[in-house]
Amino acid sequence: MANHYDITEYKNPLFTVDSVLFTVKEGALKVLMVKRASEPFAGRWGLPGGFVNVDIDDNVGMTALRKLKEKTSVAPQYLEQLQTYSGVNRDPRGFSVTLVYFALIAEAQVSTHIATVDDAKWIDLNKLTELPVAFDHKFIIEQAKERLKQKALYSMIPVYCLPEHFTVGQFKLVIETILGKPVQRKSIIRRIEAADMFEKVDEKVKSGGRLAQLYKVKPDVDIVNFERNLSV
Amino acid sequence: MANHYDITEYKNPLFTVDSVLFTVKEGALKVLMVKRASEPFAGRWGLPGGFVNVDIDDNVGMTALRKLKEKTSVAPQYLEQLQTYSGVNRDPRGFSVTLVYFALIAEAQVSTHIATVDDAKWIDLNKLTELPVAFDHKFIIEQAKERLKQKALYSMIPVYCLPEHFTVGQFKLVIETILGKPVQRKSIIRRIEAADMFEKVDEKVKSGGRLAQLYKVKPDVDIVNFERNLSV
DNA sequence: TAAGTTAATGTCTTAATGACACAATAAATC
DNA sequence: GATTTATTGTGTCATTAAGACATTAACTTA
Repeated sequence: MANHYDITEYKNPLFTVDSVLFTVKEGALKVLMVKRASEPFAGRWGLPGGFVNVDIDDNVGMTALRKLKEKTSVAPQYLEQLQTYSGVNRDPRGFSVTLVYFALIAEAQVSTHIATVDDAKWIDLNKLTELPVAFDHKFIIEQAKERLKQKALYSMIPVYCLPEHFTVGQFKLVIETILGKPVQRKSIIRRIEAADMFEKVDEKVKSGGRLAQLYKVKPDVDIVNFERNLSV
Repeated sequence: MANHYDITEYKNPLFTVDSVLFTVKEGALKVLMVKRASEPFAGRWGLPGGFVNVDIDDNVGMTALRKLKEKTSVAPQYLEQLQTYSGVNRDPRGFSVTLVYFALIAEAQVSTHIATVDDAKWIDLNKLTELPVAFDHKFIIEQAKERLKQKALYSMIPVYCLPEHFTVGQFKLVIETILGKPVQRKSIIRRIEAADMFEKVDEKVKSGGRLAQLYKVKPDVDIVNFERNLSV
């Protein structure tokens, strides 16, 4: 009766944690992919992730961060759970479950480190079809992209793809890259005002025309969500 | 090298699937709770759920459905993933991960069956504080409730708490119960029109005054999301 | 028949975004 | 140095969907 809840009576499914880390680079939406060194799918490209180490990870969010840091050397600026994917056929080792995180980072923060390793690469989302991808990761990335597009319509999270100081023009470009459609500059400006989560930096920057005002995120503010989507 | 990916080299965390099943009953938002027969937390109330059975579950969604059916005898009308909760301290057996689903059902569909079993009960969300609850399930239910409230602002999912045929007045009441605030009948009607996912039933029903038009969900339509939240 | 109740409609107001003209400011060109 | 061009930022009207609330409709009960 004491071991009525003995866990060994259950075949526990294989549990992993993966992350879809997006950035905007060279005017395109990119996702971080890792060349798999071991089976299954050795040699193919997959999402950064792996098994939980119950001795050092306090929770599965730490697993995601730890695995991302191995590849990028820094923590992403934004991290949230996307979804869990499971099934008996998605991994040749048997029934598997993967919890997928969804993350954003400014390209400038990681470019140097990524460039030094050859098993991690930014993949243009439009060129994903050409890449040999492991598991169901191509499908997962598509779903993550949809989530990102949806969130970009009502939330300020795209700012996490920008450097510390940024202009309205850069913000606009990031949003347009994510959505794949042009948006009104005026709409961005209005939301920057309304969100009250940014402050002007006492500095302007060249941009080919009139000098552009720099902004930065106020310390310790939460991301603001709006009641209404951009309709584009 | 063949067993380089032998899964036994990892201490796999304990993985379970739980569900927060909501309904609206007697003008209040209720959640289905189950009295735990076994340790840990035997005797306390917890969310319906359990371990994956890799032999009969094709994926973890099936696990959630299977466990819910054990308690309600039917499948919920709406089911989506809420989030995964994990940590080394949330279960005395060790590092644990639970994937929590979020589900809705019409009370009429399950009332008779629930009444016959004594280990499952609808708990009024306002009386949750008084109940001895297992694990971090109280916290999880609060998060699920927030998700439901948020979705009720821009989506038609509250309809899944209604019987097959329903009136605008019933729909309004369900939404108001979820949100805890009054909404404009006119707004509901406008959205019912705009969503184009309902059709009028050729029948009206008494309601104390003028007869109320009955509606039902059109076959094979998806839930409609609106671009804008109700602001209430 | 009148009063009360709930349903449905009509319509004015409000709020946030779209669209776009226009002004400001800097670089490049003549 | 004036002119053109590019980009930033502002002003303003149009559009859209929701809020507020009065009005009408249809049924019940006293």
